[in-house]
Formats: sequence, structure tokens, C-alpha cells
Amino acid sequence: MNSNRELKNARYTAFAEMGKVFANARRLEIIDVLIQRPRSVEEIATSIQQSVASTSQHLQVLKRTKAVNTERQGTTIIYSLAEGTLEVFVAMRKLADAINPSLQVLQQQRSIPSVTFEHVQHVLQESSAVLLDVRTVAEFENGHIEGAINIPLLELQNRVGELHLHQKVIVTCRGPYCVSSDEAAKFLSEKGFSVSRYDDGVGEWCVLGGKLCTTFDCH
Amino acid sequence: MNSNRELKNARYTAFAEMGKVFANARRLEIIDVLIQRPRSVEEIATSIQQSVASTSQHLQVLKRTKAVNTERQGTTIIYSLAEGTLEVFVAMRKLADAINPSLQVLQQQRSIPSVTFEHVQHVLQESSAVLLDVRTVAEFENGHIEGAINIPLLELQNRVGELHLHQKVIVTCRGPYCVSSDEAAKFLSEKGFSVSRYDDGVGEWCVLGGKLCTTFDCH
DNA sequence: ACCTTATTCAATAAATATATAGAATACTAA
DNA sequence: TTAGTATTCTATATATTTATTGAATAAGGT
Repeated sequence: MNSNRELKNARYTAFAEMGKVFANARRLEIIDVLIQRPRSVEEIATSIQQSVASTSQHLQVLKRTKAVNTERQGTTIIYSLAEGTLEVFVAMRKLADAINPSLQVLQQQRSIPSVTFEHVQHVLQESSAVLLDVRTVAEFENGHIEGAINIPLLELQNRVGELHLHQKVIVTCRGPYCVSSDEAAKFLSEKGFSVSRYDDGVGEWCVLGGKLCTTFDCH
Repeated sequence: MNSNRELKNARYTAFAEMGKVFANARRLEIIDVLIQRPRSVEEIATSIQQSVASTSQHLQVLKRTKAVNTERQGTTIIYSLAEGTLEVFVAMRKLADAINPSLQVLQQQRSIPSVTFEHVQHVLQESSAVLLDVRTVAEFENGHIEGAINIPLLELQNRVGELHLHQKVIVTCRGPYCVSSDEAAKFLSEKGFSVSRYDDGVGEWCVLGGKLCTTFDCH
């Protein structure tokens, strides 16, 4: 009877170790950042605005539970998401968003309408709108929605001429918690474009069965 | 720029609140127990061998993130799993089991072979084996795999006569972390039965698309 | 073999989480 | 209204987690 309890305890404790991966805001941000593309410790630290040492510690937690893989490239170590982590992350984020009123309030404050996975797929087939990915070139190259075009947020002001006013534009960026698509959409809206947002980013797109491609396997 | 960080931080912090639900062994055990059937605080406390006060505190955490629902029945409050919690729990457990070597070692120590979801479905269609659910009567009544028969573990010794030696038996219980099916399977194996285990229990069964029924809607 | 540097480790302090015991609450049922 | 009791709250001690700083490590490049 007592050994039953110990066995149970060992199992649930091991399970909870996995849960702890998703129980810290900074680690969730790291996962979100790694969805875009594999990165070095220093890059990750910069992205999440934390010290390298602290970031490294979080990465150790992720590595211990095999939520990430590592690969040495020259003098740096590149971290990437492990198999399975993305699915759980997306499932949890979906639940968190559905459940958490404080997040819903934040989303309601956005002024630009958002569109669904199905709408984006339909629009890409019909070519009835342009899907504009405003992430960095490196992120876009690593994996983007098939058919999307890339103008990084920073360059949008200079390159807005590449878009035509008669085209409908759907803006997408890193995912639900990224505000780049908001900024881009507001900017384009003020310029007179008909704009909407696809909030979910490549992580959710991929899990929902959407096609991704890198710059080099796209025609 | 700074408010962007604050916004991000608020979002990831809210997300992490949800993650914390799954980051504690006792809370995971509570969820596992609630998969079987809704229960009062005292029942849950007994099941997980913790004090009522401590259990109540864990339940507050689950309630705050809307992982559970509450309903008053007479003088007691009945907790049940909320929509969506089961799916994330099962997805995480799957990942945890796939990833965690210490859990795998525990499972390898089991002596009775285990069978898959598909095998159980096939066997139930063909009636080529009996599916024996060794949980308590109340748990069985609340929801069990369609076609299963119920002999609670405690009664198995007295009621083993209800099974016939020529029948193959598949034993199932509460889920992957429950050892009741092991004990039952070993007992039956020693009695000369041809035994295997279905480890996953009703939670996984349900998420995989298997049919459940209560005692009263079963014929 | 040595220098460089990206990463990890170690030590610390502060913050957060947990279990317990006992008190307070809130609701039912009489 | 009152008594009974299931649940929650409070206070406390302990344990765990986190960010920071500076030192140690380890691997590539020279």
C-alpha cells in the first residue's frame, strides 16, 4: 500500500516536471521565440530581454525535460524546439486564451478585425487578398505560411509602395502574443488600406495542418 | 516599446498561470481523480491522501484558472473537470511519458503485456476477449468503456468465478498512473487466465474518440 | 598549446509555493 | 433562528523557484 503511494508519487512528480516547463512566463516566451526559428542562448536572451545567465538556466530546465534540442554550430550552441513541445504549447495557449478573461480583455482592445485559419486558407487559394508577414527576414526564411510575402515591420514605412491600395491585406506575425501585426495593421489602415489580422502565427498554423515553407523551397 | 514589454509580460504571465495547474504532482493527481467522476473536497482529499485544507487550496488554484467547475449538492460542493482540461492533461501526459526515461523504466518493470486503443476496439467488436474494469462501482457507473464489465479490485478474489478460464481478459483501471490493473492482472495470471492490460483508462479512451457510457444508458 | 568567448555553474537574496493546524465562513437542514 | 458541518481562510514554517553577479568551463580558432 505504501509502495503504491510512492510509485504514484514518483509518476506524478515526473509528470509535474514536464508541467513546470509551461509554468513560467519567461520559459513560455522562450518557446514562442523558438517557434520562429532555432537560436543561440544570446539571441534568445536578447529576444526575451533577460540576462544570458538567467536565460541559460531556463534553457537547462527545458533541456532536462527534453522540451528543446541543442546543436553546436561553431562556437555557439543552437537551441530548437523538440518534437511534441509545439503541440502541447499550442493546446495550452488555446485553453489559456479561451479561459482567461484578462487575456480576452487585452485582445478586445485591439482595433483591427482578425480572421480565422480557414479564412486565410480560402483567401490564399482565391488570391483575393495579400498575406503580409511582418517578422524579420531570418524568421520568415526559416518557415512561413505558403503564399505569404515578407516586409519586416521596421522596413514597412519605406516599402509600403510594394503594396497596392486596391489589394486587401491580411497581416500576420509571430503569434497571438506578438503585437507587431497590430502595429503594422494600424499603420496600413491609416494609409487607407483594407486591413485585417491573422493572429495565430506559424506555430498554430502548423498545428492546424497549414503548409509552411522556407524561402528556398518556395517558388 | 516599454509598454510592449509590459503587455507581453502580462500575456505570458497569464499563460503561465494556466501552466501552473499542471506543474504540481498533487494537482495532477486531483485531475486524474476527477477524470473518474466528480467528487467532494473530502473525497478528493482521501483519494490523494492529503489533508482537506491542502486539497482545498489546490482546488482553489484549479478553480481560479477554470480548470474545474463547482456545483453545490446539499451540504457539499462537488468539483468536476472543466471543458478542455482533459485534452491538455492527456496531451501533456503523453508527452511526459514519451519523454521521461524514469517513467519508462517504471512501466518496463510491469510484467503483464499491454494493448493499444485499437486492439481494445477490435476485440470488443469481435467479442474475442472480455474487458474487465477494476475500478469502484461509483467510478464505473459514472463513465466506462462501452462493453466493459466491472468487478472492483477489492471484490475480485471473491468474484473471480464470474470469469471463465477460456476467455481472454483485458484489464483496465483509472489510467496510466494507476496500479490497480497491474494487481488485478497479476492475480488473474496466477489463476491461469490469459491476461493483458489496457493502461490508458477512460480519460485517454475518451480523447482518442472511444465511446463511454454510464451504467444507466448501457443496455 | 594558448587565447577567445559562448555557455554554464555557484552563491546569494528575494519571491513564491506548499503543507499543516486551527479559526472563520457559508450554507443546509431542522 | 439555530445547530451542524463542509469548505475556505489565515498564519506559519519550510521548501522551492527565480534573477543577479561573478567565476568556471569547454570548445573552436589561431
